[in-house]
Amino acid sequence: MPNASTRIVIADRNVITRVGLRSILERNPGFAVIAEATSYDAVIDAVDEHGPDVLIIDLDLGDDTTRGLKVVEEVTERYPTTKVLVLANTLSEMIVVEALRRGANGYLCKDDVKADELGKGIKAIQDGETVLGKGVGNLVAHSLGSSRQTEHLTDREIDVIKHVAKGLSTKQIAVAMFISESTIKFHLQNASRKLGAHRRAEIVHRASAAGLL
Amino acid sequence: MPNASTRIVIADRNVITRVGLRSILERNPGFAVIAEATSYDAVIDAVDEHGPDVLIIDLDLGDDTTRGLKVVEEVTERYPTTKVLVLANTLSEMIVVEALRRGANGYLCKDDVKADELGKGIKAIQDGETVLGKGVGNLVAHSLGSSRQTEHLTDREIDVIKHVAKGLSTKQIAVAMFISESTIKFHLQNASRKLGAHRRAEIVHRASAAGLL
DNA sequence: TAACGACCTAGCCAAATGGCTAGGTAACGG
DNA sequence: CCGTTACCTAGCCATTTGGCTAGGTCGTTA
Repeated sequence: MPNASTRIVIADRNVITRVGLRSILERNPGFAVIAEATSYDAVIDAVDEHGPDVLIIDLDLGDDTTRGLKVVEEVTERYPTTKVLVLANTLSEMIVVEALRRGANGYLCKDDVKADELGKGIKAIQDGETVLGKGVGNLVAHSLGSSRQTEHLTDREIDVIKHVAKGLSTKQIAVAMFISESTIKFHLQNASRKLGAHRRAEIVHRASAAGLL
Repeated sequence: MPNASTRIVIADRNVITRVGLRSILERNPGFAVIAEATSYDAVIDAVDEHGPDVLIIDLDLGDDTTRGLKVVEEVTERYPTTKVLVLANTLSEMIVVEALRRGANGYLCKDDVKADELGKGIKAIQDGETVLGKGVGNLVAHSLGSSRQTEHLTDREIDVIKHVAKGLSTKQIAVAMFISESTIKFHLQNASRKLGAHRRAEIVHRASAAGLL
């Protein structure tokens, strides 16, 4: 068969989304959904087993939020012929930039995407284009224009922010994490700078919007 | 026809979810999806026009987050025979309790629901049961057990919290909202009490988790 | 080896916040 | 008319925070 179907793997923890995606994609005979995955490990397994043309993935597949980015990186590194299309629930500058930096070929937002855009996007990606959904492009442009480049938070910083989000004071966090108050303040200062925030409340909001908590 | 199909209206801004839901439901010939809506107004119109047996609704259909609850209230008041099943993206004690208080017959979480649970849930709802998804039940129980009953935030309080989330100080918010600093602090004190929070960062986190921002 | 990043600690001070009491108005429903 | 709710304002004071400078270790990488 000279023009075989595009072989697609879907990774999303949500059944409804998986069924919906499959249903939309399979209206076009050029697309074949050959596997579904609902966890980070399953994604790797599925890609290893099927070596799909396209991986459509929701980065949020479990509790460990940053794991999704690592999976994108691993797939694009080990399988250069597999294109990765990120299908996100929410739009966060940091996540978008990180995903693209790690080799994602497209980034669409579930709530914004229209049915026909999915098929077009996949074809465009296979032609080597990078597909950015409505709003995503602006976000990236903004990120490039901004003097502050997107630095990603360290694990430790995220830990501290999680405690802050729970309403703990510096002192309480220090006790909970077995380190000094100074260190808590140090991590928060760094997180503030990286996120462009000036108050704890804003740090929490941005981290929350970025899906880091 | 003695045992006609259950007539269902789906309200969700996300195409993928709508297609997925329709696809899952229509595997069972007893269910017929007769309309889809993607905005609050469209939900009311669709219910007015079709008077469905069941309305499956995602409360988050637009920028005005609390509008979803009002829609539930309106539908259950005006059409007592129409059952309402809320299908949420996230799980928030306040939203769950408020939705049930306003007449919702069920509350499921998209990420947790399994394909077969949807059909079972709808049938149960039609039998007069109240269907609560995995985790939702515990949340409600917790809410009942808690001395603090779930009070909902006023519009003004949410306004203030949104400014806090942007990292503004009390003084800056006062200027932005044309009211005194005292009033800002007053609203935040009330919001703290209602949310059970003790720090601005926690207020923002809870409000954010509740989808209020 | 040197440089780097992530991590940890200390102290300072002005500013912001949390928690409190104690008032006020306007609108709405019983 | 009265109670309730949302909304607005004022002041007090202890605590927390933001923003800063100035150090340190450890492991990896160039």
